Formats: sequence, C-alpha cells, structure tokens
Amino acid sequence: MNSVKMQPARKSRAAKKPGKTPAVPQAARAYHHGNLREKLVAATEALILERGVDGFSLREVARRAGVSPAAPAHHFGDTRGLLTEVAMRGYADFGDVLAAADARGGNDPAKRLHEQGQAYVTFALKNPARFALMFRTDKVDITDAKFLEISNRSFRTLEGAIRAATGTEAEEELSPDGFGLLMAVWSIVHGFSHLALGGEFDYAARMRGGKEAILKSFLPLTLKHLPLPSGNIQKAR
Amino acid sequence: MNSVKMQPARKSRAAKKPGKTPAVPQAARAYHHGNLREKLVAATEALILERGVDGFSLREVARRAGVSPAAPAHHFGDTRGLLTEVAMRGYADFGDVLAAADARGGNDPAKRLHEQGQAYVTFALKNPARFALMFRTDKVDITDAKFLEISNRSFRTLEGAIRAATGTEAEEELSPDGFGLLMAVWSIVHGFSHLALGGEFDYAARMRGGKEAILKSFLPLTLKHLPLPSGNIQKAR
DNA sequence: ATCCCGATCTAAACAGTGTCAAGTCGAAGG
DNA sequence: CCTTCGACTTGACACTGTTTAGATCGGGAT
Repeated sequence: MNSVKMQPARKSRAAKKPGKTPAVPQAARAYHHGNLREKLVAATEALILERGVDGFSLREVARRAGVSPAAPAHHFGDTRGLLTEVAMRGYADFGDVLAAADARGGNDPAKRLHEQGQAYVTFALKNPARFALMFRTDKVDITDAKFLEISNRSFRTLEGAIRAATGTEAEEELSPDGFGLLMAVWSIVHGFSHLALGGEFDYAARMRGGKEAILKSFLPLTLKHLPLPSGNIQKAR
Repeated sequence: MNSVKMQPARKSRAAKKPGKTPAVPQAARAYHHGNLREKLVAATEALILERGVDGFSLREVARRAGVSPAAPAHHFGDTRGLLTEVAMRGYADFGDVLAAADARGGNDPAKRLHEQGQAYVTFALKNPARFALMFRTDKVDITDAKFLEISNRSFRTLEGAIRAATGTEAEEELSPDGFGLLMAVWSIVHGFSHLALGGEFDYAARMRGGKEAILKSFLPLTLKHLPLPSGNIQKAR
C-alpha cells in the first residue's frame, strides 16, 4: 500500500520530456542531486533531535531526504558510518566551543578550567541529541581515524588547561595528581550533563525555578565545587 | 533458512507423549512452567551483559527462556515493562550497596560521602549492563510508581549524607549551597562511571597499569577531589 | 468426578527495521 | 559516439516488537 505512495513522484519523470528541462536544479529529484551527503547529515541531526538517538532510523532519514533506503549506504557504508559522521561534526563544534572558552580564561588556569566546564555543560544542554550521540560509543565507530583525531581535540584542550594548572610541560607525562584532577573535572561536568539530559534534575528543577534553572542556577552552584589546582597538586615553575 | 534452525527444539515436544511424564518438573517445558517471570528477568540480565542495553531483543530473551515471542507480554506488558523490572532490581541492589557504604561512614559526613562515592562507581563498573540500563530513561518507564519509589531510595541515601554534612534537618529544604554540593558529588561519581563505562579511560588505562587501574588507581585519584562540606557551605549546630 | 474458568502460553500475522545483490540511470571522459 | 563509472533504485532477506485469536493446563466449585 505504501510502497505505491512514493511512485507518483517518480512517474512525474514524464513531465520532463516535453517541457524545458528546469535550468535551476534547486530541488533536484533526479538520480544525482549532488548534495545528498549533506542532506542526510542534516536529516539525521533533525531526527535524533526529535526522537532521540535510539529513535533514529536509517530508512526514515532516507525518506526525509527523498531517496531510497539503500542510498545512504553509498555515502556512509552503513548506519554506523552515518552516525559517526554526525558525531564528528558534533565534536568539531564541541572542540570550537571548548577552545573559545579556554581562550576566555586567559592565563589563569583556574579560570580556564571553569570556563571550559561551563562551556562543556552548556553545549551538552543546548545540543542534547548531538552530545548524546557523541558519547554513544556503541553507535559510533570509535576506531575511525578521522573520528579519533577530531574527538581527541576536545580532550586535549581540557588537558592543556590541566597542564597549565600543574605546570606540566607538553612533552612530560601528567603526574598522577594532575591526572586525577583531569578526571575529576571531566567527570563532574560530564556527569552533570548526563544527569541533566537524563532528566534526573527535572524534579528539583520543578521546585526551584523551572527548567532554565538548570543552566542558570544549578550549574553555577555545582561549578562552585569544580576541583581547583590549589591543594597538594604539584604546581611547578 | 535459519527460520527453520529453531524448529527441531519445538518439534521434540512429541517426545513427551510416549514417555512417562517426568515427575520432576525441573526443566519444565510445558505451558506453565511456573517461574517464567524470573527466567525472563535472568535472561535479560545475561543478554544485556553480553550485548549491551541496545543489543537487547525481546525475541532473543524469549528464545533463551524457551518460550514464544509473545509470552513475555503476559508478564510484563511490553519490552519497556520487562526492562523496567530489570532496572528496578538493579536499583534495589544499588540502594543496598549505597546504604551499606553510608553506614560504614559512621557519623563522619565526609566519610559517608566518600564511601558512597566509591561504592557508587564500584557498583557501576561491576554491574555495567544493569547500571547503564538504570539510567537509560528512554528504555525504562520512569513514571511507574514502584520504579520511582525504589529508585528514589538510592537518591535519598546520598541526600541523607548531604543533610548531615550541612546540618539540614529532614523537614527543612536543602539550602542552595547544600543542593550544589549534592549535585557536585552526584555529578562527579556519575560522570566517572559513565566515562569509564563508555571506554573513555581505556587509552589512559593502557598506559597506566591496565584495566584494573581504573578502580584501583584512577578512582582514588579522582575521589581526592570529591567536594567536601568544608568551605563556605553552611554547617549548622 | 466433572465441568468450567481464568491464567498462561502458542501460532500466525503485520508493520517496521538494516543490509545486500542486481539492475538502472546520467553524466563525463576516452 | 560509446563506454565507463559513480549515484541511486528495486527487490529481497532476516530480523525486530506487538497484536489477535486460539490452544492448553491447573485448580476450585458444583
């Protein structure tokens, strides 16, 4: 029944013969419409935003892009390939956001960490679907070289601030305490993001100022306890 | 081809007629084998341990329990119902573990928090599949009354330690700073768990002592930065 | 002892999914 | 011109969760 649903669009090919072939290939519905790859990525981002990462369906994406279910395979191999691409784009933006935050911190290590932490959570809450996908290691090919490279950039800007905070040169290994600080900072911002996205703060938010309170109130209150390189952390120079 | 693969097992039902009906209904394969509900739960836990939460399949579970695909529906409604039940059992154990850790802390609020934090992560890493499921709010019916009650218990034991730390009575609301401390502690242990389970520490673990280093080394190093009720947190009495 | 009833499970079907093997189309290069 | 090659479609296969209708059994009431 619905296998026929799509047919009329294809039958309208007859209209192409007599009329002038449209000079503007804007909404090209031919075999090669050029930008399918981008269209699929866009459709995927929209879909996971609507239905969540697990609500994603390759066929649905193909449907929205106006192509057959097998078309995406030619560009991305399989579902995992498409999702990996989308995750990579997420990491690209994420890396930019973190780098910008790091820069705002100037040469104050504590401020760099705080700015990055705030940016981390803000990105997560403003891009819930992309963020969720980025850390869904089961949906993404984490062995992909390009993916590894681009996702590591985000990690390295956090590590950079930690190195500055502990006075660790680029070539030497992070001390255990420095590494502990790194994990602690990463854990707290990642945990907050994950809990918030999982709706774990929703009840509290309802009591304490609505949904927007999470970013405007809960996050600052939490970041007050962001581990800082002050105690017994070795700070050289 | 492989739709036939499973048939012989079902055809062996004929072996029941001529032989003596087994007096011991141990591996009962009759219509009512009594403990199907438990069997399904056990099969589900095994399956998500093997293939992850998303590798779960209701039909596969039914197959392992030796029943038809529609059998689980009668006990759990649908897939979500079954997963909700499994998540509840996870929360039951989780709550026990946290309560025991809390008790180990005696009346030292800082120690109570630290013990709970350590227990939190340890549970997550030793029960990866259950833990992942417990926080997959899309796979679980978080509106289920029984689920809410049992999952809130875990949250409340953490809150209890925070209340003790900030000297907040049971009937009064947590102060903003106390609430911030609560979120910070929760975030850091939850974030650590999530990152570790996502394999995000694997590369570092390979460099710094293998997989077991995560619990034995990484976790203590991280928990050094567990927020403590010392600074400007209001501590009454 | 029998009947029946409700709980339990099966069988068959439906709509949906991802992926694969062939085939078709259209443009670009020999 | 015509061949080749990348982009896309078609149709199939195996699998999924859920629904419907029917088969089976255990246990209480008569």
